[in-house]
Amino acid sequence: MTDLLETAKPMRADARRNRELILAAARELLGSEKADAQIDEVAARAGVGVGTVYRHFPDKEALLGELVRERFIRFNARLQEAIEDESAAPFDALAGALRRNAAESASDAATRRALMSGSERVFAHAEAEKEEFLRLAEVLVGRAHRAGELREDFVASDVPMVMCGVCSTMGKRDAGWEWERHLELVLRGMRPSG
Amino acid sequence: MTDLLETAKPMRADARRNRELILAAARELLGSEKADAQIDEVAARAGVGVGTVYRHFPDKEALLGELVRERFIRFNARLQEAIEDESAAPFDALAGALRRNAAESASDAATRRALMSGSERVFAHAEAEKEEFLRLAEVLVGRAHRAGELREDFVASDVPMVMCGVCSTMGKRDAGWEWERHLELVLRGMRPSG
DNA sequence: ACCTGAACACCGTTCAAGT
DNA sequence: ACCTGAACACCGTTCAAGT
Repeated sequence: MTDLLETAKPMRADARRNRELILAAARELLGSEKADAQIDEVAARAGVGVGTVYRHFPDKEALLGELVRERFIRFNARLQEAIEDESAAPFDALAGALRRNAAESASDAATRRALMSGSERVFAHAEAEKEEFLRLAEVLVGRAHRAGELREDFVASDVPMVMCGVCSTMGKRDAGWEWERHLELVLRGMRPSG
Repeated sequence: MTDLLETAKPMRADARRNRELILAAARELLGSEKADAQIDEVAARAGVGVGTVYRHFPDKEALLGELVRERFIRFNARLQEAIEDESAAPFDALAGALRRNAAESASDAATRRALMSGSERVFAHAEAEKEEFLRLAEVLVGRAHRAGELREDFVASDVPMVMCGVCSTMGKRDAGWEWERHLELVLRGMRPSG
């Protein structure tokens, strides 16, 4: 587990620690039950004053945006690994990365909610990482196409689209919604129609 | 377009009219741009006082819940039509209903947001309609299974699951997300793997 | 340089007065 | 019976004072 954040100017040690505590508190609180936790609660759980939360994140959406950004950094790492894995067939490399990314999303309800909020303001924080995601997806999709292993009309931007679809159905096991099956069904649909 | 609401006790004409005005205002405001419109704005657009909104809907989630409930009533009508259509092959009947329901959802951003909110409180308002949806889906899924036209592991509760997935990706054409293609891909994935 | 938390502003909700 | 909108409560955000 390496550092996710490369900040331009190094923060004072206590500030850096507070920042991490705030993000951890947000992930825990927003993840379990309390989808609508207040900033005051996040601050309390992190053991800092509200003002400190606002010093690190200009508003609530910036805080959620950082969760999304860090998630994309991890998504991209999985895609990069798939690109570097020479042993797998192109489609399997792509499918494997999607399975791993889905599994990670499944265990991070807070970020999923932030992703699903659909707020442009939240996503704006992760713009660069989103673009990088598309670049990486392009490589994997291109390879699968050249190998004839992917539906012809499937494009790189369909990768985040179908992943968004699968993530939107996570956390509803009590309704019989099994995202693993959902994902497999989508992967099956991605194969060539021949 | 018949009446969607069968209220037990008929309302006074002005109250009934206000109720419809409020729902229409909510659909318009919450649909376009303003996902976070206040109740005051909804009331203003409907031409009533805030108190009137709260007289008809105990809280904001009840208002959103009613949008969801009405949407499910329409969903169910499409499924019922598919059940009664003897001319189509079982899978095509199911697929046709899903295409029509998706198209209707696509043009109702307000309800989609309410559906996606994932709030249990919002969904509680449409419990009966959700159960009816599952009963109808069961019929169509059962027929398609018996005709050998559906993936063996596909179950009735997968219908709302995949529809939720497709709906979660609507309204993002600027990112290249085409829900029609998403739906076709999912429908393709639903076919038997043989 | 960063932290704190009381104070402020905004929006969901209530309720006393009106028709 | 139903409607109105000022008043209240809650939570996101600010900022003066502290370390």
